Order: sequence, then structure tokens, then C-alpha cells
Amino acid sequence: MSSPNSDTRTRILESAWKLLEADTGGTVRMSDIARTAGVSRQAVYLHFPKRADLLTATTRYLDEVNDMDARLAKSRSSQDGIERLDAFIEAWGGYIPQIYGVAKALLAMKDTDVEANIAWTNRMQAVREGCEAAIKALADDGQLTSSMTQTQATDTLWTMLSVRNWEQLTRDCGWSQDQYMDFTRRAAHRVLLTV
Amino acid sequence: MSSPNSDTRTRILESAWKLLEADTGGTVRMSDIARTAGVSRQAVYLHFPKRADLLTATTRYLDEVNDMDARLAKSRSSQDGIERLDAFIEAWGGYIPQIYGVAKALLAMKDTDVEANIAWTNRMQAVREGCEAAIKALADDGQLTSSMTQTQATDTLWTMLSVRNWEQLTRDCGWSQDQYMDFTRRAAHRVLLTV
DNA sequence: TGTAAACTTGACGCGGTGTCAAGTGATGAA
DNA sequence: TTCATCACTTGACACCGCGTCAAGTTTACA
Repeated sequence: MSSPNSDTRTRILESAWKLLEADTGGTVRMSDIARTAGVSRQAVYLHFPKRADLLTATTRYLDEVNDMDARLAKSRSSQDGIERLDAFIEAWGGYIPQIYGVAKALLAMKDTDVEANIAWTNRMQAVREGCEAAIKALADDGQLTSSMTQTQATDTLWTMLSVRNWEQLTRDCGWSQDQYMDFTRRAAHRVLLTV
Repeated sequence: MSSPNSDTRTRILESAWKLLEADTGGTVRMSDIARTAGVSRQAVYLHFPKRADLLTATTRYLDEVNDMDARLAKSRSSQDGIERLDAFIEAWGGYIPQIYGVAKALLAMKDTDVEANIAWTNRMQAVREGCEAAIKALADDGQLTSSMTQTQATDTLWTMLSVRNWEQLTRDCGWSQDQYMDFTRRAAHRVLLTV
């Protein structure tokens, strides 16, 4: 508990991640995570008082491990509007598979648990800001379609890039990650760019 | 129980509908439904053994009340591909608000309850078939973009018309139903039609 | 008058989250 | 050397929803 990255804490986060990633149908329980971390159920509660805490900590842990900041920084570096849009789609769309397990669990709690709702909303708000910046870059370059306001365009991109859309296309429709990325980029161009 | 539409049964369905429609945050419990139907909790179980049964029965009830068949029939009558696409978007997109409450509850159970999962999947499969027919009509008229197979186009339309997309745009982004419909139609055209 | 269907009442089991209290075993400071 | 503290364990318990069960009550109708 003292050190923010104690051994046990990391093992719990790692276990949560693995279980959620592999999640087949049934929900992952606190006791499951404890067991695969080789630790008592109460030890988990010692580090993460609520289930939602553990889940959000897991997303932060994943961000760290996957160096999400670097990915996003790269997407911000492009100058040209379209390049920037593509870079953002690449960055976020490519990251979804990494966090899908945890995201799913958080989404499932969202409707009943306030804390989970807040955590998820914050996270999605961050993504939205990325969308907003990309749209602004597009508008500044005169490449944004005239049929939408910037806000509407942001909403649109944000929705196209939602985890649920990724889920439907790759899980329910069986698309590969490459197909998903190709399609999303093309669709975004068709919907957002001037003709 | 004897008559498939006994008074009590209908009152339960009606209550479920109202509560789910008005659902603010917390889940609607079996006891809530019983109470507002003016009936004991067990009476509910007498008619609907499982929660999932009640929810699916509620969707069927809504289909009946809203005459969903008629809506869909109308969308099938158009001959021209684009007209048919628009009619289908109109029919389904306009119906989502009616079923959103129940749909949300069913979606929430989907991951933990097999029966709910099956019910939801069936329902979405029916929608997918509508998409498929619209895409086929488009292809037959030579109006479908050459950059996708018919299956991919169907997946795309189906995803655009998902309840979760409707939810994100109207709930999270605050779009009106009209804005949603307008946008969806235009976006579908941009993505699916030949240029 | 009797019986059966529809519903009520009140109790219980189950699974999962979260809490609590007492105990154990290492580490480190006096 | 001893004693305190920290990180963890053990086992119990409360709470909440769902779903079940058994024994009533009411209404209808034969």
C-alpha cells in the first residue's frame, strides 16, 4: 500500500487485465482476480476499495504500459488536417483492442455504478477532445465539409470511433482489425471531408 | 395465465414499459414492476418466469402496439434502391426511441444472461436482414458504391443504425431525433452510394 | 357445494459486492 | 532482543436482486 506500485498491487492489476481481456461471457469477479493474482480477496479490497476503482486503475495501468501518451502525441504532431485526422484514427482505433476488455467491464457497470459512470465519461471525454482537435485542424485547412458544424462533426467522429462500434464490427460482424481501420478511415473521409 | 392477454399480464407489460422508458440511472427491478402494476412480485413470476422473459415479451408487446410490421412493410414497398434505403432508415431509426428503454435493459443483461443474449441477437438479426434487403436493392439499381462488398455494406448500415449509436448521438451528444434522422440518412448516402 | 385457476403472503437459497474483526509473519527501530 | 507496524490472511457477516417454494385467499363456474 505504501509504494503506489507495490508488487501485490501490480500483480492484481495484471491479473485483472488478463482476465478481462480473455473474458468469455460471464463477468470477471473480484474473487477471480484475487485468485489469479495469488492473493486473498480482501487484499484486493485493501488496494482497490470498490470494483470500479480496480477497473479504472487497470485502464490507467494499461495507458502506462502501452504508452498512450506517446501515441496521442504523435497524432498531434501532424500539421495537415487530413493527416492529423488519419493519425488520430490510427492512434485511438489501434488502441481500442488493447483496452476492450476493461472498457467492456466498465461499460457494463456504468448504468448502475456512479463511480464507474464518471470514470468512463472522463475517459470518453478525453477521446472526444482528440476528435475535436482533429476536426478543428480539418476546418482550419478548409477540408471540413460545409454540411456540419464543427461540433456536429466532432460528435460524428466521436461516435464513429466509439468502442461499441468497434465491438459490433469486429465481434458481431467478424471484421479484422485491419478491415476496421481501413473502413473507419474511409468512412470518416467520406462523411467529414469536402467533396 | 390461460388467455395469452389476460388483464394482469398486460398491466405488467405496460408497467415494465413505462418504468423502463423512464429509467433514470438505476436498474428497474422485478419488484418495481410488480408494485406499479399493482400486483405481487410473485404474480410477475407467474407470467414471466425470468426477467429476460419479461423484457422480451415487452419488446414483442411494443412491436404489436406500435404496429412494427406495418412500418417495415412500408419500407419494403419502395422499388428504387435509394428510396428503399431511406424508407428503411426512416422506419427503424424512427422506431428506436420507442424501444430504447427495453433495449437498454436487454443490452445490460446480454453479457451475463444467455436467454437475454439470444433474444437480443435475434432481434438485431431481424434488423440486419432489413439492412441486407436495402443494400441489395441498392446494388440491383447500380447505386451501391464499388468500394465494398454487399456484406460489408450491410455490416456498415447495420452498425450505423445500431441502438448504441442512436444512444450516443441523442443522449451523450444531445442531438434531437430529427437531427439524428437527417444525419443518419445523409451519412448513409455518403458512405454507401456511388459518387 | 366443491374444485380449480389466479393471485397473495412470507419465507428461503444463491451469488456477488463490500465490511469487519482478529490473527499471522516479516521488517526494522529502540 | 523485543516490540511495533505494515501487508496480508482467515472467516464471518450484511445487503441486494433474482428466483423458488409452500401454504393461504378469492373468484368463477359447474
